[in-house]
Amino acid sequence: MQTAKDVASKRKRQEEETKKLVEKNNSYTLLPDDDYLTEQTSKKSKKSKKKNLRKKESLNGWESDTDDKQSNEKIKEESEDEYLKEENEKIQDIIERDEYAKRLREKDKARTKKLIEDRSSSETAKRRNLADDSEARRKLLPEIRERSRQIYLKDRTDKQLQMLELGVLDEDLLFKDEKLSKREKKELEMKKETLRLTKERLSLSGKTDEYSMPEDYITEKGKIDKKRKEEALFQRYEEDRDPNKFVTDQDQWEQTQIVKSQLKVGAQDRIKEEDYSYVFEDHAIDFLDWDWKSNDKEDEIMARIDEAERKAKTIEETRKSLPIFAYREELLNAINEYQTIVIVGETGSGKTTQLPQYLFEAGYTKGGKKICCTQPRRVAAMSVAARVAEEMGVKLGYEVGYAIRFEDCTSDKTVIKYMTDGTLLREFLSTPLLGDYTCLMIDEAHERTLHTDILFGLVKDIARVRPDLKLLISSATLDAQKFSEYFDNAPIFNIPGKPYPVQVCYTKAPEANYISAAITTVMQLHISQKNGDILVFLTGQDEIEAVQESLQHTCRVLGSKIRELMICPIYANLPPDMQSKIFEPTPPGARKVILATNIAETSITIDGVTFVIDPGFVKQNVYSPKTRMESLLVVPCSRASAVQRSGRAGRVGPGHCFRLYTQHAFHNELEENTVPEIQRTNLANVVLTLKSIGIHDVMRFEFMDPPHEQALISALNDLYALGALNNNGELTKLGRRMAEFPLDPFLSKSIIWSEKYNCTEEVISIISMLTVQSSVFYRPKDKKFHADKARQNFVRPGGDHFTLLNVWEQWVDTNYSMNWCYENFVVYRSMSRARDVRDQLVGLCERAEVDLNSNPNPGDLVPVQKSIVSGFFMNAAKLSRFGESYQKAKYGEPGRTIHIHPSSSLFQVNPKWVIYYELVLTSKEYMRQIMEIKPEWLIEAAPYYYSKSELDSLEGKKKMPKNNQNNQNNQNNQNNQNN
DNA sequence: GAGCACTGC
Repeated sequence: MQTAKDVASKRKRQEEETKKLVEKNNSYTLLPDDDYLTEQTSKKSKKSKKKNLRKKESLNGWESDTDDKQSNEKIKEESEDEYLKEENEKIQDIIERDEYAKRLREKDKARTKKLIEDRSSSETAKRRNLADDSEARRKLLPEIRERSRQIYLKDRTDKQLQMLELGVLDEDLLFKDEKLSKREKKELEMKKETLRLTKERLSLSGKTDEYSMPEDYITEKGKIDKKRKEEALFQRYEEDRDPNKFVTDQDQWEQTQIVKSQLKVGAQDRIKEEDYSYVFEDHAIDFLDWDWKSNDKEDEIMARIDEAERKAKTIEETRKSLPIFAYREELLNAINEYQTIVIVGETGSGKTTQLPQYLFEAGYTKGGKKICCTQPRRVAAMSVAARVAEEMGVKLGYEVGYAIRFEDCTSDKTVIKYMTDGTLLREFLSTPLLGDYTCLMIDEAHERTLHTDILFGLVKDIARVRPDLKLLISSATLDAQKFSEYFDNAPIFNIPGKPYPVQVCYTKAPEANYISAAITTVMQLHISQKNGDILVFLTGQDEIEAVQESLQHTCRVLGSKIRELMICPIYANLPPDMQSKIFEPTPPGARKVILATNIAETSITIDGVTFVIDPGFVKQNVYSPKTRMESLLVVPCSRASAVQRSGRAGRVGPGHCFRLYTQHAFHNELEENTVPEIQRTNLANVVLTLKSIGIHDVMRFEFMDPPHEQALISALNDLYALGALNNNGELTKLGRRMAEFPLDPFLSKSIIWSEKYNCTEEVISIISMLTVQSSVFYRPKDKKFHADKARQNFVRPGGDHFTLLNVWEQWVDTNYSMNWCYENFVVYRSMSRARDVRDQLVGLCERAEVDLNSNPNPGDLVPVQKSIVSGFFMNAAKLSRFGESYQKAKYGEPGRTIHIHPSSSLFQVNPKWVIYYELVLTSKEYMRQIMEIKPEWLIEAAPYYYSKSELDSLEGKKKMPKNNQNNQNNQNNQNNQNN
């Protein structure tokens, strides 16, 4: 593999050579820099080379067979001309590409680091801008007027109401003894009535029938509003028992059932509590080494006291009390001696917060250099940075900062920088050697996220050219040896943590139904154990809702005979206020049961959990490069994952974990580790990123666990078909521009081509909405009808893309209103996210030199449709003869039967030709986000991919010649040169 | 007439 530096210098040399070549204009030698250009990246490029050779061979053969030398010469000349033309175009593209790269570098240089100065609140900044910008002032004026008018009106209402109230009081007081005339009496009554009605109306507002999500503590920019968050966290959740509330039949029926179940007739009342504790005895699940009667939990209380004491310590004392502190000198010595070390430490050992500080104290940031620490999650990067800033006594964003997508909270003073792994990956694009950093710490390496895995390869590579760079790979125990081997036997450093012991219990026999087994175990625990919350791992929203219902039902049946059970569901799509319920303290005497997805395995930690119930399953997304289809399947989780889950029971004291499978199954049926993400995802974007960083031979990139060859080849094929790579597997100018966007290559190509059709504004709106597509429409169980109706109102002809565009445009027209979202069953959080994505894309368009144009004739859908087709032409499908299902045109497995997802606006509309955004396997093979197209557009977008005869034969017009079937492999990649 | 685990750029 070549280093970025090599590539850069080679590129420069090559640039000069190509210029010379163009001047010569008719040489057969491609480019003199042989090892750069002949480096073959894909089988595809090999094939195309071979194809050229074969052409020549056959020409020669023909020559010897016939005497018609003249025509032979002519053909030869023609083919040579064509060959020359192709080569020239390729050279031209390479020149353009390099010029573009140069411009980008200049842009990067010009982009000065943010200065700390302008960190004042946005309000003051706005005001300051207003002071010296009359244009902005004029623009903002109507908004300000509108707001002040609203404030005025509200004030007036309040005042009038007050007056009215005082008036009524006065009259009551002053004239209570006097006899009033009939008219006077009536007047007073009317006043009283008005007052009552007004008050009632005011108290009603905010309790309307439409659903409303309580305040999100994450502000529009993704920042956490501390005050609002505290409110959300510490507010006790109360169910709204307003009798006026919208109630479904189901709710009413349930209410009556509850009342009925509480009715006690005759002697029933005499049943004593103990009798109930045996209810589950018959169906109790047997666990090894566990007796349901044992329930002493005194040490847990001691542990809580410990915890409280720890919290009371000062920052300095806390830092010194962390397990890592004892190893400070040893660690620094090791880092000094070795370039790479692997650090193993349990959570709570303090490695994430302390190590960067130690490095800082040891002087690794002298000369304006930085220390970088990556995290797999945004929240982690933000909160750890805040913690470290506090410990160092500096303001967040100054010496200690963080960088995540949409938010760069660093400055030129920053020396310790926390960031998400994806952000560091993007930094490789502009500075391939990461010259600003002296130390890189890759934290939570054991999670093996897609980005972490790519970082491993890149970081290992640049460490060879930068002996001064220190690498710290930090992980939980499991994989340490593997990491060490990968990094050329780097030393392993162990930091013991102090987790509490967790007793693990297996079932004696396999459980047929893990859902009911989980429910039974929860109730058993609730009845037999004194204290401690319960955490249950389930696979998805459906299961969580089912278990929740069942538990509620059981509790109702048992009524007051058992203690209160507080049931808290948690999954990523749950509205934020419902999520915060899990952090509320458990009321005395009650017990909390948390029903969680995998989110509780890594992303969220809940204190107070002493019992974990693990059925041993996960829902996992798997991508098949062969069929180009994703499927979301429930599979057994890995041993590593099971260990991680059980660890969640020992955070505040000794705990217990109940695995709903046998010990034998644990050792023999579960995989050791979860398959790393890189082996089960579409790699098109990964390959594009690597290519643009300068990693030419992706097939030989040092992945820790290499993805399947087929997956890489498919990705290369897709990029080639899109025109991002040329015959030699090199990045084209189009490819280089595409890499600027943090999007799937299909999407970035659509953006770049939309410039040609003058509709970039519309296309980036659609694409921003597509990135949040799955969660735009809110559909609560009990208001399906209303939600579907609201959704139906957004439907526009042309397909789902235009429906999404319509939602976006209407939302913009309401000035990004939150209320509008609530009224229309649209998820505000998703819309804000789409807005963030869109803002970022607008910025990147400028960088990638894409002009932002708006469709001059909004009624004309064709330009937008053609832009989308330019990126998604591979995802075309044609209505089958019987008009029920569709057939794939070409991509993946041509002719395969697929269906329109029932949530699509084109469901049962069945246009003849469609393209889809994604293909997912659930109960059937469904296309999601579908747009109507004309087959001619496919040829227009990719003439080298589709032939007229091919499409005709799909239409049933002509029979397809047999030898055309595989012409995907001999396509002529003309479109590269057009961009 | 069907369902979307979790991240991240």
